[in-house]
Amino acid sequence: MPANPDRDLPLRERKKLRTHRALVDAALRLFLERGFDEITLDEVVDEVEVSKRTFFRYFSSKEDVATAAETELWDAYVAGFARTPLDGPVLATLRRALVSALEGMDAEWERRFIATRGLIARTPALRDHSNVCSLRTQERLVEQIESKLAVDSRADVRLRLLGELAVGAWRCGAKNWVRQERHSERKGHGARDTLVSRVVEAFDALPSAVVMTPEAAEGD
Amino acid sequence: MPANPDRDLPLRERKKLRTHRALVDAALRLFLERGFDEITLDEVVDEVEVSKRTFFRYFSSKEDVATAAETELWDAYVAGFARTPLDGPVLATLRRALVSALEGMDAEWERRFIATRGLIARTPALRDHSNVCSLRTQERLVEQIESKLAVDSRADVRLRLLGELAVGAWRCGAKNWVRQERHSERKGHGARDTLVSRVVEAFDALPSAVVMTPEAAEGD
DNA sequence: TGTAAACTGCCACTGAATGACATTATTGCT
DNA sequence: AGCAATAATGTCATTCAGTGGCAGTTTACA
Repeated sequence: MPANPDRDLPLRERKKLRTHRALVDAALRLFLERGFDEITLDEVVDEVEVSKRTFFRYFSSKEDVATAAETELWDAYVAGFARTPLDGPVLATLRRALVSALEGMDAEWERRFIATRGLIARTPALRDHSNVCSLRTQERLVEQIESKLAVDSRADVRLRLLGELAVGAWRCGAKNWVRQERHSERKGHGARDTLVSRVVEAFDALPSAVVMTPEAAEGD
Repeated sequence: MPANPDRDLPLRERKKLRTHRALVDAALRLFLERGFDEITLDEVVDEVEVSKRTFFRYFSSKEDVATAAETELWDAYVAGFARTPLDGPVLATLRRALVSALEGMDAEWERRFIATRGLIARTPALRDHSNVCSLRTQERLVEQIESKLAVDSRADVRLRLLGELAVGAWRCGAKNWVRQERHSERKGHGARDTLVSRVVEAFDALPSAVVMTPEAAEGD
């Protein structure tokens, strides 16, 4: 349990991080045990011994707490991309930053993330929420691209398309990864590597997808 | 008021279409007058003189009724694409089918659609819902591509990428169209043409976006 | 005409989500 | 160390989207 926040933080901040973490963990555990739709927020907050009002001070919705692991990844991605200068193909930079974010997350996150994606895959409301969050991330990336290039995405639609391409590649790669994991007994070690591979594969397939014809389709 | 459904339909079907239409129209009118979040479903159903229980037999959510015009477009797109044989670049077929769907919708739909997009643009919950619907449409397109090509999208990630590219282009083009319309006094005639142009522009920019470098960015 | 199926409405209820305001805990300064 | 200010939390009432169960009404068909 990595509840050892930065000792330099004031007590208030430390307590907030603890509560946030406790809510995320309790929620994920309960949702995994009995299903997202079968657990009420009252049950979650009872576990952590906080009020529901407090819950909503930390999370904007029930779906938010359930998909916290993904949010952490998006935050890392956007922060990493912000720190990366643009040189060479923009899409390659977007790809590199995403891979870097994925590889930089710790092992505890990985366990939570894998469990979260499984939960998302079998819960329609969470699938929708996950998609919404990915699109919001696109928007943040586009804003950064606009800023880095000093160009408005209305003037050049390619800037907005880059957001679609990057996060779209993630959606495709992650989707295929989940579907593959569902058929695999290897639920632990190596799953992240496989996810990275699938995402990279999707990025790399973009140029070909753009010009693909029916004859180019591989038989199954 | 195009409430003249097919005379060949049984009375039951005709009444259902009428109720569906009435709910869509009342909801959109009220939402536009006072804002999506300010109108309750009780107000909407009172206008149409049906029960809320009936409302939920027609629509799965409040957001659903608000974005009906978009749903109609997606349905037309998917149906049109289903009827279109794949030849030449797949993306070009996807593009053609979308343009064809857009141009095939009638003038009454166009008015509703423009109003709906304006409402979506200023309502966060509807923006999210609209995005979710577009992603669901992607899924339907991918399923059709899989079927047409007799290939599983897990075996070839490009199939899923094609869905992202097509509907992603829509999102980019439509987004820029809405932002442009917001600054334009021409709210009526010609708006659809402009939307088509922006969407086509986005499709056409995909090959360039994939390889774009910072030096290739246009100044504003 | 009568019956079955489809459709609608009533009603109670649930649970996510919110606003107002009181209470408690922490911080920073003297 | 004490205190005032600030931040965080909890209580409580409420709203409203959404659902299930079941009775009543309408339509279709033999």
